[in-house]
Amino acid sequence: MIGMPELPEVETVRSVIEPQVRGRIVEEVKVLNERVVAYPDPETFRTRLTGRAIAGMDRRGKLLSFLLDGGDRLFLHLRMTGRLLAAPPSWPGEKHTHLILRLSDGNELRYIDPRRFGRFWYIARGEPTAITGFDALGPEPTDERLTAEYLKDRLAQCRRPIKEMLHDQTVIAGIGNIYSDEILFEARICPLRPCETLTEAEWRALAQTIPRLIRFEIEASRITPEEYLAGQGREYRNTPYLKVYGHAGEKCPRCGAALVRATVCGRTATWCPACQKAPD
DNA sequence: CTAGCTTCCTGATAGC
DNA sequence: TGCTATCAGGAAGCTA
Repeated sequence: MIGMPELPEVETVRSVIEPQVRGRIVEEVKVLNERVVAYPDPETFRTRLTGRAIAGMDRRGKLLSFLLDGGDRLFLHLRMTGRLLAAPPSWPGEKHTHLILRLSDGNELRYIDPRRFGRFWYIARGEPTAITGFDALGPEPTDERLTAEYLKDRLAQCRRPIKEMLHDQTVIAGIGNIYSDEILFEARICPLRPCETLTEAEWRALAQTIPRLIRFEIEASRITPEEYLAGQGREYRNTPYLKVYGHAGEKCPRCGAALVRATVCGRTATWCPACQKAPD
């Protein structure tokens, strides 16, 4: 199944939703499923959020944040199947709608999430960010600090497979299983390779590929709010450009060999055995 | 510190 | 056709 939101998709959601919430006041907070509120307790969450004005939206890795008046912030992680939709109240309701914000323009901001892995956090100004790992998040893929030297410093002593380390949000923020496959394909590195075996040239290839690929995906998945709403907030993902993820058994777009699939540290990896040579 | 496993959760799909 | 089993995965939490 394709559709997990990673950084480029979260950025699409941010850019589409932001103009639909900026300047609006949260007039009512309906918590339909308390499980999606991670912090603080649901009642405090509801009380604090009610009446706040939304000044804008931001993103850090895969985390969305709503900037509120007074410097408070509402964070949201979509995890696997979370969806945001800004729509009039007459818009058809959906199963698995867990949270609704009634906005001052008459529209609703709805949070829909079949698997309920996604979470909200309300962090008041000056309050420590009660999101596990937030302070330890690594640089954005497009951050100029993400250099070959940085990657080498962080990973060159590590025996674990490079694919797994690309998912480590303290190394780089925002990469998941889809784009780690795509990045490794572009950089011609087998996902099974222990980090300690990567060459100088391969670290450079990674440092070059990561920002280029993520930038491309962000740009390629630009979409209008109308298109987003027409697809129920679902049809915005950039699957036409994926070269290996979801294409196991098909031909490598570079050399024609059959793409292979295997489980690497509990995740499905897809790669080209000819272009991305396995370790001995 | 790392490695490896489990948990959460439902929809899509494969197999019979 | 209809049932059941398996798989999908981000991140936390646990054990050794």
